[in-house]
Amino acid sequence: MSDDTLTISDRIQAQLDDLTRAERQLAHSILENYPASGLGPLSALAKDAQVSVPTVARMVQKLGFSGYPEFQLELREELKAKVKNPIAKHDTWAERAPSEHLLNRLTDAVIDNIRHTLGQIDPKDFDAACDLAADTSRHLYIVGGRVTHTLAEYLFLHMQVIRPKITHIQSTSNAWPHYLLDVKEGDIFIVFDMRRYENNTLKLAEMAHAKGAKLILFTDQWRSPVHHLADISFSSRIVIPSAWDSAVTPLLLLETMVSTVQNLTWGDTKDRMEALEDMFDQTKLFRKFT
Amino acid sequence: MSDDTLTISDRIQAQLDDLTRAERQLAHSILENYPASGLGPLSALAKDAQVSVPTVARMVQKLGFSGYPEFQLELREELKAKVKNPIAKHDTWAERAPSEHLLNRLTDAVIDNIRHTLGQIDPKDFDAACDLAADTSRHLYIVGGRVTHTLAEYLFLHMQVIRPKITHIQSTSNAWPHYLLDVKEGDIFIVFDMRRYENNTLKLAEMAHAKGAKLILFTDQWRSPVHHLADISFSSRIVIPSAWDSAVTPLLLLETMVSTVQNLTWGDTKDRMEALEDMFDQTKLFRKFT
DNA sequence: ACAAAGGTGTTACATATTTTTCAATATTTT
DNA sequence: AAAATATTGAAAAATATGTAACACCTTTGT
Repeated sequence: MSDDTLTISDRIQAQLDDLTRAERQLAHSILENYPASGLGPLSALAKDAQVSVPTVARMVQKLGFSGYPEFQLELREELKAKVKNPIAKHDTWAERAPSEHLLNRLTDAVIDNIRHTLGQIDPKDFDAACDLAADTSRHLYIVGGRVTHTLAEYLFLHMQVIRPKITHIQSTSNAWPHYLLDVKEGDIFIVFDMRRYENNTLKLAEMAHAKGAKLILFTDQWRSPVHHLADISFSSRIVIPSAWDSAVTPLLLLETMVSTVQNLTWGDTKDRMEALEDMFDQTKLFRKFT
Repeated sequence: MSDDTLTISDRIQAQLDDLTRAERQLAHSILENYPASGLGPLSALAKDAQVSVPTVARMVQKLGFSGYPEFQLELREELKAKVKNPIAKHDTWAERAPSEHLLNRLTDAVIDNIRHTLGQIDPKDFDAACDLAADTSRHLYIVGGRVTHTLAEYLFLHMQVIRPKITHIQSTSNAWPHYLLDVKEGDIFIVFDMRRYENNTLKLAEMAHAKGAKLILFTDQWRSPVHHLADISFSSRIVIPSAWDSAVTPLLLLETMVSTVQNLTWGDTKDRMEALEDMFDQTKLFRKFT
């Protein structure tokens, strides 16, 4: 590296606030696949970032270079140094932290969990579950427990936009028996139950099962007792080097399910989403996204 | 990437015997600090290898490229691909599903998001944020928006066990101004704001800031406007091939923070956790974990 | 609502870079 | 050893690239 140990990536990030809209857009494009994109011709970079050519020229000057060639020169120097440096065997995620840092250790564990979990999932099951969740002729109930209700609600919030006839039940609430009154045969329950498994959730699942509802279960690798009642279950690995379990893998499955269901019901969803957009615009809850 | 998986470096070494004296000299110069030297101007490379300019042009054509620019283009593509694969290359995640299956595509994107995000995080910032969150002399407020309140609550549920003096505020609720009455200088706000950024969250952050509270922000790569007020911010990449954004990366950061804070306050947490266990056992809410 | 300032993009120009041409030198073959 | 062939480098031509000046648009403050 050159005189100072600051990489160009660092400098861009540090200055990110002093940059204008187009320049920020460009900055993200440079960081997107760093440093490769900065090593091409200026015009290619500009096109890639969808900004004009002079914007690129101006920004590199703002970063303290006399011009684009000098900017590229330093990028190449950086690259040389990185390749040469034996430490730069970046098998570490947070590159600036030692590999023993929790950021790296937990990320390792989480990736490992994802790999294990996905490796054991049968895509047929997954697709079948998504088909069920996309079926608007059935009412969809989403059930979570003490901790897992956050996952349940995350799923609920998205599904709410995608389809009608949907209810979020918290198994720890006293009110859940009331919800079961209306359950009809063929309705769907998406149940979350991770250790420590909750009695309420099990009872709720039993009653739903008795009423002829289909059960889709998200659980952990040891499987909640609800598993015996479930039509389809997904078990995620959730252990990380922490006193707590990780919800990352189940969340990934959820997001994939949301995306899949969305694709299955695109015709209807589109209208629903546009309607929602309008409502948000009217309530001025949100800032315009620029 | 090109059709064949051969890198330029491989191709050069394979052809090394068919090259002439000057070309071999040049080849070694390219391989010397690969790929940086090949990414500069042709003339610089020629001078560096002490060969003439046309020699470079000729050899590049011998390698099968139409010209020097095309050669550089492929070098950059190679670099992009290399940077992208720190772990687990082409093995698909859900092995039983084709690589185009959403399970695999979304997982790829999520892993990529994690890598990008972690790579840009300064561990000093992260540790500083954890230190703040572990400081029980300050009250800790956790603030989420319409969707992000699920993340906020996830954090809250865990922190609640780890430390006292903690409050979860939903910025979309009408009640939030009341919470601010009790805020004292030095109190901590952990704020979640992802696109679309919410006006309420911004206002809440402004008021908290005005009261002298410390702000820790979890946002996306484009950064919520709250960023300007925040003492520490973490920007996660959240884009996935879906109509929705991914919360996986921020969740990973959260879990790491929980674990870190837990370690920092272990002496106290231990007692709190045991007390909690007792309470759970008494209420019989949970099944024994076997 | 208007004016001023700052930001952005289009065009044109100067410069740098690559390619081609051609002559000189080295290498191989007979 | 001489001729033929292949290799190399210098210089010129062609192309691509970066920079500067100008004009339009958007935003900000009065």
